[in-house]
Amino acid sequence: MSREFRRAMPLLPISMVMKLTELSARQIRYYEEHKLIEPAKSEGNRRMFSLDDVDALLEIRDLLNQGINIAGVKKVFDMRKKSVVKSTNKVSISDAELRAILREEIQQAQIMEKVSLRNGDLPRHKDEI
Amino acid sequence: MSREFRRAMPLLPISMVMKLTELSARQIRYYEEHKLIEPAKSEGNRRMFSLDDVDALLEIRDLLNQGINIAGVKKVFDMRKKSVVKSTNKVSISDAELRAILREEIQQAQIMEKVSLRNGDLPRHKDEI
DNA sequence: AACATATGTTATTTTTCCTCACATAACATT
DNA sequence: AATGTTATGTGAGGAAAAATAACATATGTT
Repeated sequence: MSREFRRAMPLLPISMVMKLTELSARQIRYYEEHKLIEPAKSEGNRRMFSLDDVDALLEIRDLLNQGINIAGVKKVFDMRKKSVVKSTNKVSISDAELRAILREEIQQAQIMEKVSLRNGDLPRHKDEI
Repeated sequence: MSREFRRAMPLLPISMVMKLTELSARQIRYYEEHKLIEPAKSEGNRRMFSLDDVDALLEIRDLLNQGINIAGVKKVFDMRKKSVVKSTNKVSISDAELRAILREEIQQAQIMEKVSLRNGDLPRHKDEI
């Protein structure tokens, strides 16, 4: 399982995210409402957050603290998403790499089925976990 | 924050651990009762599991599936713990490393305070996260 | 002044998790 | 064969966490 995938896996309940980010539940839900994050939902409709979500929230917090508003944060995120796509598009990969990736995707699918959430979210940026 | 610490940080609710390990809540609590794992507890008395806990549970599952009983699993774990201690004892570290470790410990303490759980658990073995 | 933004607060309902107790299949022991 | 042990299932009852929704509000904007 790739590190990126692990970081994108929805695992944490909102209570943990609150502690890790020092944000209130209200804030976290508000940011979601404005599409800055898109946490997965459990069968029972509970939000489940990935480590990527936590990263995003920490960054949202910082940007807001810098006086940037929600719209600004969204812009920043959208720009990053685009640039990631652009930079990713260029790389060509070897056959072996491709096979490795496929193997991972398959495993991902299996785990995702087990974890069975209504929607995940895409990796945003990768630091250390 | 060190990888080991991150893996030892209690983050996941039992529902997620159930899905990741394919164990029932009953099984997970039973293994805890027998001291094979020691998940942290939230203020509200909910079990919170670390990635290390998940690793341990996966291994418990495998060992049990191999016909080994709980006592046997415990033995295996205890043996490993001892050998880890032994191998760790020998290494001597540089000043810089020591300072880096201390810095991390401090950050750990801060986060731990935020996460404020009644008890964590020690890293057991470290694979990839 | 009126409006918008970001967040707090509170009420209500639903979901998740806890403990405890009892049940039981598969093995082991007497 | 009867009894005990181990590992797990199941269900009741209760507590905690989280959801939605509505109203409140400080600060900044037009």
